Amino acid sequence: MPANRFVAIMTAMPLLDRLRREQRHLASLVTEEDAGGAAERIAGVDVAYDADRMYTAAVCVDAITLAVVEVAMATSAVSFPYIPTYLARREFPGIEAAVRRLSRKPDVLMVDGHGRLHPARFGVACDVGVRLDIPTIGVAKHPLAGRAMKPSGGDKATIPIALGGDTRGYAWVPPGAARPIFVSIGHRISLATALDLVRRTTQSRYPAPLALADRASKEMKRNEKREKGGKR
DNA sequence: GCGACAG
DNA sequence: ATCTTGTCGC
Repeated sequence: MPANRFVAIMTAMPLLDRLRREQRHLASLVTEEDAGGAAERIAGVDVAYDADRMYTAAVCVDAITLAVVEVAMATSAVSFPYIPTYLARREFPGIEAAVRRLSRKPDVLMVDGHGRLHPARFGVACDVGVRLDIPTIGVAKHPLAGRAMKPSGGDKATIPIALGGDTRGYAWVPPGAARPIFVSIGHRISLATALDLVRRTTQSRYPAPLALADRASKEMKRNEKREKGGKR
């Protein structure tokens, strides 16, 4: 069955109607203002999958040197399928577990996925930010919603993305990169600060906290698979 | 109304 | 996201 057909069926379910209403409600609780004070510790969280198991890694780095400060991980069972615009329903449990294991809350958390650049203005980054009450930034590799505008300043690498009449995010092409990454507000941060922090922590194509979390989650998956194989 | 759709 | 060979380019 084609994925889009599956989505069509799921979209008609009462459960998703309820989840959509919940998203719209929680979206009204998102704060688009900076908490105040420069971020000293920035963390990134990402998830890797192996069938019905999910491996989540949260990596905290020093905002200036980008040196790793702490790594926390969590493994759990997948409890919801991937359905576009409902990503949080699938990833939140693992993300919460990993982030709570950090000995100290990061000043800002980068989440792999969109924030306000979402149909209900409540992507996974907003979901994580509101539920855990921490500043978050949404960073995605592919677009989901919104329309690309013309670069405003002289910066051709930063394209504003409009959604519902407002600039809700940016498509930014990192130096040397061929494709852009999409940045939007998650919670308790301004769009300007979100973009600034992403720029300042990006070395290659993705912000260091997320690049490290991606590597750590995949590494954890490999190790667990090797252990399983060894027990057989 | 139709199509597209983060990870 | 994950699967997965060959192939292009530094």
